[in-house]
Amino acid sequence: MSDYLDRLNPEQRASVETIDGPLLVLAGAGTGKTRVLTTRFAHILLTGRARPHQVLAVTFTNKAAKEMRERVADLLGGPVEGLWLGTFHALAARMLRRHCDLVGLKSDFTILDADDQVRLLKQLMEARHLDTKRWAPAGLMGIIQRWKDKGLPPARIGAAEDSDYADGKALDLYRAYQARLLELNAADFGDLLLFAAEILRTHPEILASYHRLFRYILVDEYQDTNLVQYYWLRLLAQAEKNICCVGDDDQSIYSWRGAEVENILRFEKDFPGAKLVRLERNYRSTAPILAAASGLIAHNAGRLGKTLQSGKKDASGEKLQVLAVNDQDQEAREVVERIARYRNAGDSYDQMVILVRTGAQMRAFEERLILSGTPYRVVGGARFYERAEIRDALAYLRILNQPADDLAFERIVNLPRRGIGDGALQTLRDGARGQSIPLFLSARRAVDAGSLKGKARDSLAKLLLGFDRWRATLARDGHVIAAAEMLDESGYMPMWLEDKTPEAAGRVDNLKELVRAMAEFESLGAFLEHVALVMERDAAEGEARVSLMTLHAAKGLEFDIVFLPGWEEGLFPNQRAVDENGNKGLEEERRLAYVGITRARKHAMISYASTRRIYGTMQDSVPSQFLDELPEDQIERIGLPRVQQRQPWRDDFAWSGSVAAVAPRAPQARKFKVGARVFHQKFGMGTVVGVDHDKLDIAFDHSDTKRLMDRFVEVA
DNA sequence: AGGTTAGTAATTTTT
DNA sequence: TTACTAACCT
Repeated sequence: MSDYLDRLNPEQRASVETIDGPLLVLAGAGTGKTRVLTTRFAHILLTGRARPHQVLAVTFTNKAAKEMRERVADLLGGPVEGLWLGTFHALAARMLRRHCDLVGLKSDFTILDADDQVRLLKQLMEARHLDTKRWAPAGLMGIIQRWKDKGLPPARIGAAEDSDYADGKALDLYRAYQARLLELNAADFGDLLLFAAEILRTHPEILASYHRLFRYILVDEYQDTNLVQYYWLRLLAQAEKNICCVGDDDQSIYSWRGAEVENILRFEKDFPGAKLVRLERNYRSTAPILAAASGLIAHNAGRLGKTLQSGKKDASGEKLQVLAVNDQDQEAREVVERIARYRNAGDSYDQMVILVRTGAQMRAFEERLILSGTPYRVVGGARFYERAEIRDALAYLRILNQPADDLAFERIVNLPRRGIGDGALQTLRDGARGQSIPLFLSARRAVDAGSLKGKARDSLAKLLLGFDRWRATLARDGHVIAAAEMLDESGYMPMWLEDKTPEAAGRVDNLKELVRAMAEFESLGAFLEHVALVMERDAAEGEARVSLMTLHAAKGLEFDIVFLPGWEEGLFPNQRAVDENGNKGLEEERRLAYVGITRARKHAMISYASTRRIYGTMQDSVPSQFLDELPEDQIERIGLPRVQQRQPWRDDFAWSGSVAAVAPRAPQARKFKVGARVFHQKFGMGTVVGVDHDKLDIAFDHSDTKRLMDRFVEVA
């Protein structure tokens, strides 16, 4: 009965058996965090302390939720129904659908994705005649998201939180954006949490009903929670206080998405009497890898403090290699050569990964991998449901589900080309705004009233008739048949079938896959909900491949062999992260480095180049300060060009000795003042006429005044 | 209405 | 370097 407890080490066991009251489990990388969470869940059920639906279990990713669900099922001997187990967003959406009338939404509200959000906001900005080149809609969207991350609806934003972005119109646009979402019966990701928390905050009787329901709360990756998620949890936990949060402050790498490490650092204050357990026995990596990672992360201040110990019987292993190369092409060549060597020695490609700081680094590796015929996969990047053809097809489906979905309507009304251009669309928009009706209805009236003519009228009439027909098919034959019929008759699928470009065939396959996937859902609404919240792509199994991904995407994964290229000042730690957030930014970069190293089970190789091509121009680079922070006795420096030639075109920098042995520090913090003379690669000499954080307004001698990032110019 | 070209800027992205 | 967008021709 309790043999599942015997498989745990003492700390893990304490984490599982400390059931009542608040508990924080600080789980270092590779210390069995998921095992603790799932065992604790099962333990609560098996000891009869709660029924399955009385436990709230929250994760960040669908993948983590899925894994927890499966492992709990394993422990219990079969799948369990009625669990409140899912991502923050999925669980908040589930709550919100129950109480949506309280915030002015209907229960079939649409969940917008990032692309829809920005398009909508851009429309609102254009309606206010804001220059969307100067004020990027995506930038303003970021500000709105941060507000939502903090649990602030427009009404609760005071002067302290307000932004001067977009000529001080940010708050006004936030208000307009929220109003427009309600008109569209839509919510964005941030709203799910924001509204869920607001409802709990302002309706004590609803909050009390959840207090009666949830006896235990489990939270994964607590270091990544933002403020609104924290409020939501705290409200739900304030009655029973049986909340268990698992996390690792050293792996907090999403502050730029609104995550607040402070949430985990503050846990014991928030929940008086909280117990704390540290999981420090690592079962993943060799001793040198652990020692190197620990040595690096020790340079961060303000940690809860944790030292990874090896929990493996034989943790001996080789030192981390630190490779110096001349440029990114050589770096890619060296890495891919080593991949081949490991493979020849019997390692599987599946167990090798290249972890980069930025997407731009991937190209060099991809080229080299292709050239050498090494199978690889890029993890992350464009997901299935983010592909253009899938989003187009989904727009059709959304209109079928909810004709008032104006964003979807705009996306596909002229796709494939139907001769409905900007002029015709503007007529429809004017009609919709004038009569306060959705675009779809406005289109119908425009056709009937003859306010459009010619080709636009004819093809729009045909499209509207089509939707009537497809809706009838939906009612009669179900969503799968209706979808197939719609994609075909609307001309969307034929458009790709006739397309002769190389990627068209893949798009057709994706569309077929989409229709196939719909069969697993009861209704069109259920399918669309899944797509909005559970944007997971089925991991294509099959041939073993090397993985290529960003460091962020690697969190939670592990590999035998890990390559960590691009450890250069400016790139990693990333200049922008440091510019924007100072020492906090630098510490987050260091945590990212820590995450990278701790992904490795057996081998890790870090590399850096003395020259790198950035935006087409060659730039000298300096080894990352993180290299100096690695314990020297745990690393082996290889491949160094003993004497680095002094670059003749850079007089201001003299190499002292070998690149690898002496790591020069990064220069000066960038400080520009109004009036400073600066040089830009492309625009030449200019004078600074305005400073806004890291952005400078520069009057160029031979061009206009432009707004540029300060790191693209240098002091003249 | 739609394809072409020139200008411009440039992290990370769990949901 | 590339990717994206807005202005520009047909």
